[in-house]
Amino acid sequence: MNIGEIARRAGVARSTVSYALTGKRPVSEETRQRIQAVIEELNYRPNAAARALKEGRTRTIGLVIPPASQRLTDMQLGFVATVVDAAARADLDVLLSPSGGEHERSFERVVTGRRVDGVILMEIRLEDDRVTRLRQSGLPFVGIGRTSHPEDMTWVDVDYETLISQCVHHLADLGHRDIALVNRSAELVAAGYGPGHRAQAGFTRAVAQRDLHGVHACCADDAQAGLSCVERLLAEHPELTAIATINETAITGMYRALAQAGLAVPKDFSIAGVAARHLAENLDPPLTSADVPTIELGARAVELLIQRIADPGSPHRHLLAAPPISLRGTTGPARPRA
Amino acid sequence: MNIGEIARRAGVARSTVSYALTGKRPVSEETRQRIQAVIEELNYRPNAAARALKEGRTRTIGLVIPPASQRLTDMQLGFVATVVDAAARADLDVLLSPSGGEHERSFERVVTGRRVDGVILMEIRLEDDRVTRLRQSGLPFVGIGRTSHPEDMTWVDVDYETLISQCVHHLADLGHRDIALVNRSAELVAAGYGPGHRAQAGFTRAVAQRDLHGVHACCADDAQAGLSCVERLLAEHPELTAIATINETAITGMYRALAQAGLAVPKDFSIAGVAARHLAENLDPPLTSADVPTIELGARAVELLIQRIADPGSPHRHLLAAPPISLRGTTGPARPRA
DNA sequence: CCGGTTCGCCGAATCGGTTCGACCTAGATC
DNA sequence: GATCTAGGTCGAACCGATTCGGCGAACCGG
Repeated sequence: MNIGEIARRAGVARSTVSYALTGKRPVSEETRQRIQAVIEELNYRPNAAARALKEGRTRTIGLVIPPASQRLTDMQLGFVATVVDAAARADLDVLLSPSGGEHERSFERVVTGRRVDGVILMEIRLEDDRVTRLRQSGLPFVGIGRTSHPEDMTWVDVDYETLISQCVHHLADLGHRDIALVNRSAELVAAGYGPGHRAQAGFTRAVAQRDLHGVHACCADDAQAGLSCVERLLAEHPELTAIATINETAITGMYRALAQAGLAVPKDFSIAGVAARHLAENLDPPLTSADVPTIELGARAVELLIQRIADPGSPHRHLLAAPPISLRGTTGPARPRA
Repeated sequence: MNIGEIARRAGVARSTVSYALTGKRPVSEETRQRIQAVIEELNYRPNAAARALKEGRTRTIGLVIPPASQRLTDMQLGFVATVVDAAARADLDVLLSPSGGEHERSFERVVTGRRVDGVILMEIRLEDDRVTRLRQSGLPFVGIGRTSHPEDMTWVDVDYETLISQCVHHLADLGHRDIALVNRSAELVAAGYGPGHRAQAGFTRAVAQRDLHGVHACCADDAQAGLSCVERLLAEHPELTAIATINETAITGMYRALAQAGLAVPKDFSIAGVAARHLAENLDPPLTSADVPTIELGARAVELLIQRIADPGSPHRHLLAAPPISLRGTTGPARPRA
């Protein structure tokens, strides 16, 4: 069921079948139809490996995701879904590679075995050796996230620094003066996880600008951790009246801790954050948050990667998203705690 | 940077390099080291396409997921994560293909372009033409889920029928006599979505066995739908005191509807369901549910697929998981509603 | 000293496409 | 009527690996 078989049955040369399929040279209407008929009869489809070998490209992109062991956040899932979707729309397949931990081989295979034409890299650290490896391999890539030297790579990212800063300003406008930032896990931040550091920077900046009192806390990515984190914060800092957070996954736990402490949201305590819209809207009460446009960012990442593959020498482009804060049900005027 | 270049620099034939790498024929220790040195110096990795072409296999498996447009449930995500993980562990890459909707081409490419050695298919309908296509293509595949004729395919699945039946029996044991089943969306059920139908069958059976009064309701996969669905159920069936459900995504909305109706869980109203453990544990109160062992099922699916690829003629195997119900905080003795 | 193994390696064929040069024919141009 | 052009097709080379048959050298027993 290869191109030779088609050619034989249609009574033409293999090259003619190829041209009939690709249209790179004219083929008479009559011949084309004869070939087409045979192809449909045998349900023939060109062998992807053979084509990739000769053409030097695979029509496949790699998507490097965090390892499965650590649960993906709603936002990360949104990225994966839209990347797959956008790629399918462009007739590209997506090869998944869990990087980090024990799966080095997977990343290595994808990067170095010419299995893909380009890579989209998620969960980038400020210093990220995967970026280094990709760079020296010459494979086109786009980051969802960026390193500390973002100039010489192409990326899309969420402007956590600005967004957390805006959250703090919003809370300050409501009269809050003692605000905590609930960050992602301590390990992630220690490992140089970009959003964690940038959120902290934005928090520090805004707190200084408004002359507030800020508390920084790390929190693992699950509801249980959110609960105990906020319990601890409330105990150690009785003056707190508001939280800003980028930790989506822990939010339900944070809600629970506040409820258990007898604090009503937003009457007694306010929360503002950065989250996927879907998540924010489905919380109870719905979260006042900057809604990360995952769909747009994911699609844009694919688009940029396609451009990069087509013209690897083109200048690097960047997209920093800073969506406005959607006021929902979790922020209100400050009220001193009992 | 191909095998010829390595051969040249090492002063041997290309075939020798190949044998040194694969070990399929003996190569002297000295020659092997010389070759190895060149390989490491140039950071050479064999071209995946060329190898796939010659070997006739790609060392890649396809994972067919529901289209991104419909959000994946926690359980589905669990499957994706563990499949990717298990595949990576077996040195297999995973090609993602969103099927359904507008992405027919993606599925077609994966199935028919010999891009993968086998396929794992998720979200299977009772009658599923993707199964038909896979079957006639001769490509090995494993279902996570099964059709209405499950004998002649290999699959792993969750025994929704038994599990929902057990939920009902558990609720009946607690004295509940008026129970609703909250199913997945009406469209999904109408389209012949297996879990929906099997859950309904189990529900009907248990209700009959215990001589109960059962109400069946479909509900879209989001919190908002869960809220309005339960609101409606409470209004139309004031006698209800318990819900059994397989709709993970709608559960938070269901909680909210009960709370708004002034019904405390589990004091005034009980809920039992089938869900990913992670989700059940993180609800407030934690859900009494049969915890679907996604990790085991996903890993097993990969394992079965690998066997099937190795020996396509081997008999079909099946794994039907019926985990026990974990009693958490959402079921208690029946108490007639006001 | 000779026939038979074994070891280590080479050369060539092969997988299934794409692509380039060449050829033939028919119609247009002058 | 000779020359040119364009359309339509063919044959062969090529992409980068794997794999099979075979060949020379070393080694063995008789």
